[in-house]
Amino acid sequence: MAITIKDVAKLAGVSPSTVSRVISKNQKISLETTKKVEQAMETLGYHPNLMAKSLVSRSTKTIGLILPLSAEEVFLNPFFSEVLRGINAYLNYVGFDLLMSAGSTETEEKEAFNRLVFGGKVDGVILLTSREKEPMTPLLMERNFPFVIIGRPKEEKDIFYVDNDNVKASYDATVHLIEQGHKRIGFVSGPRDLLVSRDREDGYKKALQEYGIESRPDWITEAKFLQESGYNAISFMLSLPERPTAIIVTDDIIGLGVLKGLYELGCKVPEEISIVGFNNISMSELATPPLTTIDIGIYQLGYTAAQLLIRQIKQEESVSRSVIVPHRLVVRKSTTSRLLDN
Amino acid sequence: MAITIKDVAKLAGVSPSTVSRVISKNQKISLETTKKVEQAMETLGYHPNLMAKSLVSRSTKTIGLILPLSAEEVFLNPFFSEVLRGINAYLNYVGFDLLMSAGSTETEEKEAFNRLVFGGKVDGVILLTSREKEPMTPLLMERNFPFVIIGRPKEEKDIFYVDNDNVKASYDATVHLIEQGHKRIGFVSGPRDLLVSRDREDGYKKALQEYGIESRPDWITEAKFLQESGYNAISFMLSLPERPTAIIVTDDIIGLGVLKGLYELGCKVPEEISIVGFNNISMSELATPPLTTIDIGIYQLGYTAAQLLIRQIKQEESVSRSVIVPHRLVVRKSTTSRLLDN
DNA sequence: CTGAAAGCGCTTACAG
DNA sequence: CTGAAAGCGCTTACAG
Repeated sequence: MAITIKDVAKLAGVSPSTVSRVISKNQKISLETTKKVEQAMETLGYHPNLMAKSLVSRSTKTIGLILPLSAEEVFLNPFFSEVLRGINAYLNYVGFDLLMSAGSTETEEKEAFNRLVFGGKVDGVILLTSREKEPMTPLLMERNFPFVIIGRPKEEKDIFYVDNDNVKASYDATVHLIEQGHKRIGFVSGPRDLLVSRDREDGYKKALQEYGIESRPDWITEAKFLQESGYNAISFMLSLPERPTAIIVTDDIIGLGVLKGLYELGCKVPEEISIVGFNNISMSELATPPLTTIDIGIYQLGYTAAQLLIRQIKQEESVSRSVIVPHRLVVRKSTTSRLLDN
Repeated sequence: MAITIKDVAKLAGVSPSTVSRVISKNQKISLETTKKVEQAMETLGYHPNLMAKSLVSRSTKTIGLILPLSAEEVFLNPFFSEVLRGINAYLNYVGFDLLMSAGSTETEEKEAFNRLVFGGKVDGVILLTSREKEPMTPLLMERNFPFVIIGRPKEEKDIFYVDNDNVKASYDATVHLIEQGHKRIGFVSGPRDLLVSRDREDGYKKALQEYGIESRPDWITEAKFLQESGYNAISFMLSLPERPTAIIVTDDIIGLGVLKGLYELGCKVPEEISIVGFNNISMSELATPPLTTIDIGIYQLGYTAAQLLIRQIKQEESVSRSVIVPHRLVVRKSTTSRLLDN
């Protein structure tokens, strides 16, 4: 039997209500009794039962992270640990815990979601998905349950989210290649059902169009967020009768697979093909050659998401419901000018 | 106000106890009433309040992951996502959730620990540390609280843990280099307060001794689990009047930093210096040159730890309290024979 | 400033 | 097979 608030009350010679008030510090209690109670807690080694507290206060001081169904892929991508690092940093700061939940089937996913949200295990959730059809969003909105999306909601109506300007980011990447003299630019997309993939493809096409460069459907291909997908994608591209001279890859992890494929196929980077990726994961700098990439501020994405969520839970005024984290192009050796060699 | 078991009971025309029994499925209830109750739950959209359930049943169906204080380093190392992937896979299978908790100061760490363990937020914890002085172990043992260590406990007395045979693993790595003709072998250790670092250093020394090779203290240096630490370590080694011809690095992430340092300092790998790392993270294969390393089965480490913990919580008989995950040497281009070139 | 009482939403002996 | 009642360990109006 654990030590309860009653035991403390008895030892301190006060009522349980008083002990509760001392712990919560939100009501005036005389210094004298406060001391007595604290003394009693100390000698008994009292720790409040958080389940009981949650039951009555309807708050758990923990938030949930809902991973996409393809959790295996998620864990394999350094993007994940980096968002997690950001989320954790802020939660740590406000004293909240993080509950993770990843189902590997639709049923498991749903059950996990029910446990967290309907079962009341968390006060709010962060969604790490921005799929076209997101089944959770309507459920959360209907219940008025606090949540924030990392990525962009399909309909922006009143939803909290943190994202990059992916259209602009991809536009910038493309322009970088165009300015180096490339006219045949390919594109390796992430899964097409993700909004982020769409946005990046849009940015790419927009740049091509603005600069009057032909957009060729056979130079666009789709890949999963896995190295081997990149490997496959590049094998395909190289088999084309007319090859691009530069390729945009919407995730560094795929980009690394592309680099590996090019190396094995004896195709020199950047001499024969230039590559620019997305995310600026730490491996990108170490690759051979180091990968030019768009840094999207992953840590910031996570940190800000946690911040927005906590504000929502605490019902604090948020200046705005969405934050766009700035991106920047990091130029490395995988891209080089076709005009002048530097 | 959420829908409770009472609402369901009323609609189904039974008592709350009966509803509870239908949900928990552990007592005989007539098919007829079961149907009625399920019907009622369905139409009301009932979801059990897990906090209330936890309070009375004293079980949360969630387990905690306690990260070391240097959480920032942890998140930056792919080792982390990989254990997490393993842990998650098993928890998912048994329907448990994972609560993460990382403090950045001693106080925060302690508070987080108290919340999870003493506050009753979890049914058991996985410790991701095997420090020399581990303050949590005695607290957990005293309370008889289920836990498992990833790594090795200082005193093995009745403690559940999952580890590698790190002495043997490091011995194997060293012998690999010796067999290739190296006689001057350096060692970059991880933080010395970690038992894993000690074990690996022991294995290294043991191999040198058995093969009658001189062990030189100035060829042994300590590094944090960060790339830049590896970079610094190698700068130091190269400044020595007599350099080693091969180096064992006890973590690939440090190894990658070493590789980077060697490249910048114009020192060829493996021609001038051979390198062997530990962990076989996915970057290692992609490095230039690809890194020879000891694969320690990280995913397995996590999966098994979760398994051992759940068994302990469910009070199932465990065949044994500890599991040693097998390792294997993965030979790549960063090590090469001094005798015959392959 | 403090206490007695009711209640949060469940489970589980105890009867029947 | 089912129900009434007590209780899990807290919080919080309501009085005083």
